[in-house]
Amino acid sequence: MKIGELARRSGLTTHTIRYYERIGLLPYADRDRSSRRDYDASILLWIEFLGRLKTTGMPIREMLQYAELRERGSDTEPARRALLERHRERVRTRVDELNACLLVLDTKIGGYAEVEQRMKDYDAALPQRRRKPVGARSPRAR
Amino acid sequence: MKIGELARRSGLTTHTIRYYERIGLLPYADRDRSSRRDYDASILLWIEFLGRLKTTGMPIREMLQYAELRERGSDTEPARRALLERHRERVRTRVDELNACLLVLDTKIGGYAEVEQRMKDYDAALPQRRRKPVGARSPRAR
DNA sequence: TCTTGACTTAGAGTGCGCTCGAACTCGTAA
DNA sequence: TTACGAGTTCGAGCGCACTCTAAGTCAAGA
Repeated sequence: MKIGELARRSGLTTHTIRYYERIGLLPYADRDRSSRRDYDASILLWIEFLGRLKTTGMPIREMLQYAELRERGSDTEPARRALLERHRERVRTRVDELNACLLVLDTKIGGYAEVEQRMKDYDAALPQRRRKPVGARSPRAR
Repeated sequence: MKIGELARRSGLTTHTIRYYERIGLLPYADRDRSSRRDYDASILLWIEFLGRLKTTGMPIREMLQYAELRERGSDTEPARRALLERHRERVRTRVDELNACLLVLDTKIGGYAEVEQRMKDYDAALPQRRRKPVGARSPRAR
């Protein structure tokens, strides 16, 4: 598989693939006789996993640590496990944080909704007045 | 309240507070007669809310939109509500994404745990051998 | 009066993660 | 044979969100 196809299949750009190779996130790819990168399909699994780490906010420098442990063989599995466990803990914390913020957001949005509701009630309670055009408001001091 | 105290109480640095004012995220602060910023405690609530937006990954340019709507008065409340609702949706999506990644992470970690368990079982099944020091492994082809 | 330290401004610098450009090389199809 | 498109390397540039520096001002305490 050439870099273009890998790009299509992985969702990365060719620029990013070369960049990842340069910094060591992707292993140095074999080249064909005209020195073009030629990939094995298995690289897709690795890229996909990197994508998950990225999605969960792992900085590249840490993905790099993981990649290096991987390159060093199965002796490093406990270290890799530890790294992923630390990361998982951070992600869990992050999820909790986001959920807490969602509650605040709900409250805030609820507040705006109430105001809008009171305005609608007010308009409805004055059926003899001409209904205001949507969006129009009385002038109001700042 | 001077900028130093606000920094202490808000968790931002004075640098960041000035930066936020410069870009319009914080309102232009009143200055005392020697042109030092003098804050009202109410600014803390705003900073706290900005913090939530930031925590949930809202880019500054969007916080800026919200801040500008706010400055323009209560006519903009429906727009602010809409902005927050869009954001809430994105945050929910993000939480789902993170939870999905957590599952994958669990699987991966589970895989490493299994390998470690098999190694422990292997050691335990050979009671006549001297127990290996923790961390030691047989040499293994790469 | 002198010193200290918290403040002021404008603007430069930083770290991250890409993203792009320039100049070049190949292999293939018209 | 020539033109095209996909690839190559190296290095510069970018957007974001700060973060820091330099040079100066000012008020209060020793």
